[in-house]
Amino acid sequence: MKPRITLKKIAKEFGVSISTVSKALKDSHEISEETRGKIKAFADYYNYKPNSLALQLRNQKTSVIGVIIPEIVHHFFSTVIQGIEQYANSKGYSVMVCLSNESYEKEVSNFSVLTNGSVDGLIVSIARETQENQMYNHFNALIKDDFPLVLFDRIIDDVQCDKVIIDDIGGAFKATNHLAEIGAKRIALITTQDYITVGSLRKEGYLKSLITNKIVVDENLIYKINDNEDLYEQIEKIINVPNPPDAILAVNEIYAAIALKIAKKRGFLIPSDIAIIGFTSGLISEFTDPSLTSVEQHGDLMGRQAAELLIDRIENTAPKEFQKEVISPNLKIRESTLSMS
Amino acid sequence: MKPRITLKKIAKEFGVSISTVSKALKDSHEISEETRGKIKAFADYYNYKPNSLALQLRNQKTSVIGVIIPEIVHHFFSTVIQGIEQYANSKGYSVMVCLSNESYEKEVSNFSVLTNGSVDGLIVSIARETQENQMYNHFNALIKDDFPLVLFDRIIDDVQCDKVIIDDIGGAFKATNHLAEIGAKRIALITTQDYITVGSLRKEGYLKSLITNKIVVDENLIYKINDNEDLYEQIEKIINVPNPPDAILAVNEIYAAIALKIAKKRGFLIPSDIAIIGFTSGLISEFTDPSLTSVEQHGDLMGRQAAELLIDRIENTAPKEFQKEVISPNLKIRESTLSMS
DNA sequence: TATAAACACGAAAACGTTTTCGTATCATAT
DNA sequence: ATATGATACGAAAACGTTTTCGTGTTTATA
Repeated sequence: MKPRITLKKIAKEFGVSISTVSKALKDSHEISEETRGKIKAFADYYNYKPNSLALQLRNQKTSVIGVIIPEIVHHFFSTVIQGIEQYANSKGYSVMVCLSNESYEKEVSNFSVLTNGSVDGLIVSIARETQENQMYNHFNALIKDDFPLVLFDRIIDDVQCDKVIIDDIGGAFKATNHLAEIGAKRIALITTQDYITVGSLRKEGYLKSLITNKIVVDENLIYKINDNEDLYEQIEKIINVPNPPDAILAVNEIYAAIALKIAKKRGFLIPSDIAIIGFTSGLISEFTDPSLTSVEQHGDLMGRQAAELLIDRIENTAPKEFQKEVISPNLKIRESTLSMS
Repeated sequence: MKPRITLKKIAKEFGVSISTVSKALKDSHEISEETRGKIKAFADYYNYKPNSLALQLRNQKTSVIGVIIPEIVHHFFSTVIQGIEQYANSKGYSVMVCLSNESYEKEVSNFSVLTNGSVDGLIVSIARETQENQMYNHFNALIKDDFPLVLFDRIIDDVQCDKVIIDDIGGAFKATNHLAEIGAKRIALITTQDYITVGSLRKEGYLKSLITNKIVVDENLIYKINDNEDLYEQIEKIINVPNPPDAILAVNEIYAAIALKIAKKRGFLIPSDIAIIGFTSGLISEFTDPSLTSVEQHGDLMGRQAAELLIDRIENTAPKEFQKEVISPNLKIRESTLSMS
C-alpha cells in the first residue's frame, strides 16, 4: 500500500509548518487566502484525509462501538446487528463485530481486544458457556471502570449496566394463552437447558399461562433440548409417544419447524391434531406448510435500543440510573394455530 | 468512564521515566529486578493494558479488516462474515462490519470511513445500486494506492484486485442438467435484473444447459424479478398461466420458496407437476414441504478465502498477481426434484 | 509619529506507545 | 591509577493530528 499523504508532507512541500497546513485545510481565517488556496488544491489532488487513528488518539474518542454476540449466522442476531448499525451510523459511529461462538474463552478474549481503547463502548449478548458457568469477572472489571456497556437478550441481572430484553415471560404467556383459547389441553413446551435465561423465562410464561387457564402442569410435557445433540432425535421423542401433546410451544424457530416436520411425517394434521407455535426471528415460519404461528422478537428494535442506550451513555457522562428496556413481542398468527376443529 | 491508566501515570507514581516503565513491563533486562518488580505489580494491580490506538499509530498497523456488505439479515452474507471472522481472528485480526444497504451513497461513505487508516484492508461485496449505475470510482481510487482489497460474490471484472466468487455458471448448469435429467422439458428461470452479475451468470449456466440438453430456449420462460415490487405477485404470473413450466430454477432461496408455495396453492404436485430448485444459503429449503433441492453456496468458505487473500496481501507486500478464487457450489438434492413420475 | 490592532504564521504540547541512543555510576581488569 | 565494561536508567524521536499561545510584520488610528 502506498503511504498516505500527511500534513507533514504537505507542509514540507510548501515550506510551511504543520499547523499552517492544518489550519488552511480547516479554512481558518488565520491563513492567507493565497496559502490556503494552494494548500487545499494540493491536498485535494493527493486526496488527503486526516488519519483517523491520530484523531482518535488525540480526541480520546474512537466513534466505534463494539458488539460481541454468540453467533452471526442466526436471523435474530443479524437483525440485532442491523438495528445497531443503523442507529449507530446515523450518530456517526461504526460497528465492530466480534463473535464468541458461545465460548467463554473467546468472549473474554474479545473483551480484552475491544476494551483496550479501540471502542467507546460495548454491546454484548452473553455466550452460552459463560452463562452456564456463571463466570462474570470480565463484566465486573468493566463495570468497575464505568465502561459503557449494554447487555441485550441474554443478560445478567447482577451486572449493573443498561439492558435490553424482550418480555419473554409475556411472549410465552401470550402464545400459550392462544393455544389454550383454540382448545389445546395438553400443551408441550420445547425449551432449552435451564441456564439459558431466555429459555427459563419463556418456561415461566408458559407455566403462568397454564395456571391462568386452569390447565394442570404436566412436567412430562416439558422438554429441555440439548443443542449439542441431534435435534430431530430429541424432538421425535416428544411427538412419537403413546399420548402425544395436542399443542406445542417451542422456544425457537428451528425447534418449531422440526416439530412440525416430524408431526406431519407421523401423520398428524396441523393444527387440528397438534397446534404449533415457535418463538421466531427468521423466515422459516413463513415458508413451512402450514406456516407457523410465531412470537416475533423484533431484533432490529432491540439493536436500535441497545445502540441508543449505549451512545447516550457514551456521550452523556453525567451519572444516570441504569435503564432496562423491555420489548414486547407480538404473536403473528399463521396457519399452524388456526382454530382446531 | 474512568480514565485508563497509562505509562505516564505509572512513571509519575515511581518517579521514573516513561521508557523505564515501558521496558519494565516488557521484562527488559535493562531494568533492575527491583524496579521491574514494583512497576509490574503496580501495573497489574491497576490492570494496565497498552492503549491500542497508540500502538496502531506507532506501528502503522491496525490489525483490523473492514467488511462492507449490502445487508446482514441474509443467511449468505452472515455466513460469509462468519468465515471471515474465524480466519481473521486466528490471524490476530478483528473485523469491522459496515452495511451499504444496497445504496451507492452509503457504500461510498463506508469506504471513506474505513480507508482513513482505521483498517488494514477491505473485503467488499458491491451494492446493487452501485452495480446498476456502474459507478466504480471509489474502487479505482483504492486500487491506485495499492490498498489491500478483496471483492467477493458481487464483483467488478475491471477492478484489479483479489476476488472470490462462486461458479455461478457451473452451479446453474448443474442444476438445470438435473432438471433435464428427471424429465423436465419446459424449465423456467426466475432470476434478477441483468445488472446483478450473479443473476446474469446463473442465466448463462441455465442457457448453456438447455443447449447441451437440446432443449429449445423459450424467452417467455425467463422471468426477471424486480426486488422492489411484490414478489408473490410477480412469481404468480409465472405459474398461474395457461401453459405453466414443468420445472423452475430460481436464483435464490426466497424466489424458490415462494414459487413452491404458489404452485402448491394452485394444486400442482411437487415435483411431479413442477420440479423446483433454488440457489440457497439459508435454512428455508430444508423446512419447506416438500423440501427444496438447492444449489449450496458455501458462504463461510468464501469468507475464509477472502480473508486469506486479504491478509496475505496485507502481510506480504511484495508485488504479486491478483488471484481469482472460484468456489464450486454443489447440488443438494431434496424432495422437490425427486424423479418426476 | 507613536501606538494599537489586524494579519499570517510557527512552536510546542498533548494523546500513549516503543525504541534507539546516550550517559552517569559503579565494578572489574590491567 | 586508568581503561573497560556492565548496569540502570533517561531523553528524544516517531506515528499524525489539533489547538493554544506566541511573535514578527503590516496596516490603521490618534
